[in-house]
Amino acid sequence: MRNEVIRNKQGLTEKEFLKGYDADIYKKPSLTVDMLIFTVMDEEEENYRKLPEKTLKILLVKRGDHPYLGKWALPGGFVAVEESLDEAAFRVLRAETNIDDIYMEQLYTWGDVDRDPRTRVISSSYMALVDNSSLKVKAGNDEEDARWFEVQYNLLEEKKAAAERGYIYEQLVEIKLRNESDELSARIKITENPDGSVCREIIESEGIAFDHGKFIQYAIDRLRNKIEYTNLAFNLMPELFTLTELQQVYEVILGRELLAAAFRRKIASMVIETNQFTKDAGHRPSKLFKYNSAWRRDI
Amino acid sequence: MRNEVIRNKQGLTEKEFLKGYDADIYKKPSLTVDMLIFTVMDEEEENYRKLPEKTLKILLVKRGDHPYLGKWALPGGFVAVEESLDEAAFRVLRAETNIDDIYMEQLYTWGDVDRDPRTRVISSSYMALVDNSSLKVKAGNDEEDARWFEVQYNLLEEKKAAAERGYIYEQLVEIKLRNESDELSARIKITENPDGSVCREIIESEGIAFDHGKFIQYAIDRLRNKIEYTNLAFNLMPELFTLTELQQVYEVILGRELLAAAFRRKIASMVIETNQFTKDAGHRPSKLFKYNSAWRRDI
DNA sequence: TCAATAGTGTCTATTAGACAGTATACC
DNA sequence: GGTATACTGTCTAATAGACACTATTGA
Repeated sequence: MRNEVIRNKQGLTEKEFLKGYDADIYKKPSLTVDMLIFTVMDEEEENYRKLPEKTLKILLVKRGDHPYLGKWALPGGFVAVEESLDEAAFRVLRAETNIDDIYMEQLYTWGDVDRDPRTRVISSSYMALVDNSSLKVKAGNDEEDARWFEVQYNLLEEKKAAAERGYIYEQLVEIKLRNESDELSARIKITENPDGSVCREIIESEGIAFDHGKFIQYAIDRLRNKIEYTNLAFNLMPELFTLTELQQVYEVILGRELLAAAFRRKIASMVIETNQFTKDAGHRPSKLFKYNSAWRRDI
Repeated sequence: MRNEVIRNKQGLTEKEFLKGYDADIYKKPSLTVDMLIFTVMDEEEENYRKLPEKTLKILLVKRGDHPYLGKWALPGGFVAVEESLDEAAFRVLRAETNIDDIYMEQLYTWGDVDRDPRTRVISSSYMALVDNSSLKVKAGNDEEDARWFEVQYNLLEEKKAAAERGYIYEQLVEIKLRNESDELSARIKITENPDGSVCREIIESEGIAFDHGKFIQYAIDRLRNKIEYTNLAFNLMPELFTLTELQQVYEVILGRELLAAAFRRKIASMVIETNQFTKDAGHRPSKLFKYNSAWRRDI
């Protein structure tokens, strides 16, 4: 519908205008994507009767160059001019994992002026959820050291303070990331203003590069929120699973215990029972379920 | 905690590395912010007894140059290197409105390669909510023609189709934007994949510049979602309001009628009654309420 | 046998939806 | 008085939380 013969104030047609357009007269920020790749893994359990505990893991990459040399960062990369933002995210994801059909979602775009000491860099964060059983992280690709870290989310402090037109709510959250060899942490202050808008600020960061601690806190917030009303959790599950395993995944993301009876009622319509069972469990076997792909939240 | 004496593989310290860093060796996309400024206004009502209807409005700007010359676009601007993303959004917002303390929230960053015919432009969209009574849109600033458009959101079609691993849900949504003089529209196809990820695609766009139709559809989605569990609606209300007015705001955003009794129960804890009443209404006066600034959703 | 998990039944409290019914100014 | 809105009471259905109780395996 755009009419090519319309002329602007300089008397140019659109064709002429576009030909003369110079995108580089102003200095531009650089743009990156950073991936938050989550999975859930079983921890070793020595007692043959007990079920293994599940933990939430995130994939981090050890920085091999300045800045933050030796610190751990989210896998990421610069966005090229010939690829879309989503394509850039997929490219980064493929560089780290061997799977193609991975759940991916854009989270937030971080634009503080000083967030990267090299130059002005704005970063769009994406979250990916992968099923650990079908996953193989590409080890040592382009000399990178990629490792899974156990994620812990601790609410350290909650504050409510009177302000001009209402109350300001502040949370101090600690993110702990653990490995066999490393323990990283970040403290993030989350401020909720009277109008409902939210700000995040890094108070302290140990071993985590850039402002990536904020990214992780934000992602967990989103995970916790979306798991309640979407099928998101099933992206972390294998083809067949027990309801207890599914409940454990919910619990490890939400950071609290759930009651089995209520949980089973709630997710009943999202799963289909098979006639297979777990074996050699040291206790009563458990029925295996699969995702009910026809499920959809009612609106 | 970053140690300046660590050297990278080229033997450079961080200082030396940063000195030699050239951010411009690769071509970069440009970055803009686009603002979705919403308000709710009363429509004229000739019957003295009847309450005026409320409508959701969005502020658009008539493009004065190529591309999309003469079409209507969201107010926006390029992000400069010395300002943060939020600062850029505030700058754009201040250019259009006279208010300082406006609710603003980042929505989504749009990164399709061909979304701007000038050059590669990635756009972060922000939503702002303003109370119509305290608002004055800056008219004719830098020769811009800024106007309010009534927003309508119509679900035209819903489809569920079997796919490889589950079902694909498709929605066809029509956005209609109306003015005394103009009527614009866009059709957006929203695809929800089996894993829960969502894609948006513009099918048709009449009078709306760029891919801004998608931005508007996304923003309304977010509005509808967040109004259910946050205090967001009160950013659209004046200091004092009746519960019927508040309900009308909820209805115009949600696009459906609500039952008064249930609505009042639901928002009871979010408001404080005053001892003032409406007057000259042609019917029973209504008690005026104000926002309960101590309200917070329980977690 | 028993440790540990699997799975169900049911009571209670809370909340959303529906709708009838009463109240009240202003023309 | 009549119109249009303001506001409340209550029945019902659906849902979440709590918890007790039964079931079942492998060592």
